[in-house]
Amino acid sequence: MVRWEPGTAERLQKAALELFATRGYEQTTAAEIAQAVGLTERTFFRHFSDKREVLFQGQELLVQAFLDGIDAAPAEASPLEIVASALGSAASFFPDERRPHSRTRQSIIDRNPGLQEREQHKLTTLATTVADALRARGVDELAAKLAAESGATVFGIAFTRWLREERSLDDISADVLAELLLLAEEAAQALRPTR
Amino acid sequence: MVRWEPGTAERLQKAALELFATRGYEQTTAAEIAQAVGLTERTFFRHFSDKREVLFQGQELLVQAFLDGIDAAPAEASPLEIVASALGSAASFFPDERRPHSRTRQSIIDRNPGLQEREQHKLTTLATTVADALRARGVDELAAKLAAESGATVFGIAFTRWLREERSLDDISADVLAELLLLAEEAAQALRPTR
DNA sequence: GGCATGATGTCAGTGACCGACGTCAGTCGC
DNA sequence: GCGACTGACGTCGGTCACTGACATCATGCC
Repeated sequence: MVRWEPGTAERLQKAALELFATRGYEQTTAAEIAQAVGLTERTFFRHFSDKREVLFQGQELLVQAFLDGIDAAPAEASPLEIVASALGSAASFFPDERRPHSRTRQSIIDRNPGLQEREQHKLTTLATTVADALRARGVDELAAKLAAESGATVFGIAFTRWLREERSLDDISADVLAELLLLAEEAAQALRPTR
Repeated sequence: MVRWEPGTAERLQKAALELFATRGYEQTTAAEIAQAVGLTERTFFRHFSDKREVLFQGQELLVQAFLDGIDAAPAEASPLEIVASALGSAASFFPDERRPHSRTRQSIIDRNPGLQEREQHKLTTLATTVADALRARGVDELAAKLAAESGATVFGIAFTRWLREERSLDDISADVLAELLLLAEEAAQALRPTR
């Protein structure tokens, strides 16, 4: 017999999601979440630096998926090709079965500005990590930042669509990235001769 | 003789910046900022919805600059061309004289994760607004989002460089955008034939 | 002169978050 | 098999961001 049930953080996250979904984020107290699993508010904040973090902790795995995708890219790949590989790897992190869960989670975030801020911050952190990985492969700093941020943008837009449509995230990501390349080519043709 | 000095919000912002710069953001209380200009904490929160907002209020003008740049773009311009125009307009919002002020402000933000979150949120809001404006000009939704986010990315990177280098923001923005287009072309050549 | 107005002050409260300290079941060295 | 140690938790007290309700009072309009 163990003294404490394992997976405390996970149980807190599950309870939080349910409470947020029914009562609303702001109407739910950190102490209430803790009580729901038989713990104290203080313990809640030992597992999550923030009340918001209860909805975001665990994204290191997504970041790792991006990093794995980068590693999987061939050595001669251009920055955006590497990013494309990372996007593919990240897509496998969201199989279609996960859609319902992601939807309720997202609906909570969409209703609270503070949570949206955190979500965007995580995306930016992701972009920074990706940029670092690109630079480690020898990509120039500016190119690394641009490619990484573009990847984050594509991922963000694709993820939003994945929640609505029924297609796979991988397909959607590819389409969104292709559209970005199209836009850029179009602009390059118009902007370059002007110089 | 007026009962209250005008420009209350501005005075609060100035006092806040000084206190944050010397004492640090977290070590400065909203009540202290208010006291510094002879007001009450309650009044502070009547002018700013947030403690953080004291550093960000006023950015509607930057958004407006982007919007003006969009309006100034010719009707036949492609989405990213319109964005380029918006970037040019936004650049004039940051003349070189403003660099010192921007630098101290940014150093405060860079030292506090919460402020970084807010900054990124503002950038995203800007991108959303730009995307709406693009759509109002008839740009397809996906293209509008991508172009707007790319613009925000370019602006963010260019702004960071502008704080360090001594070149004009306009020049830097143009360079960063050009690099993005280069990256995209490079990737398009590699990715497209693969299909 | 009286009255509406708007910016402010006062007060009392809630909830997020933190530091310090105590508790206690399991683990490890001997 | 005992005592020191550790790690996850509880308790307590406090700070500070933020809010609603209500009072105040110069200004300007009628």
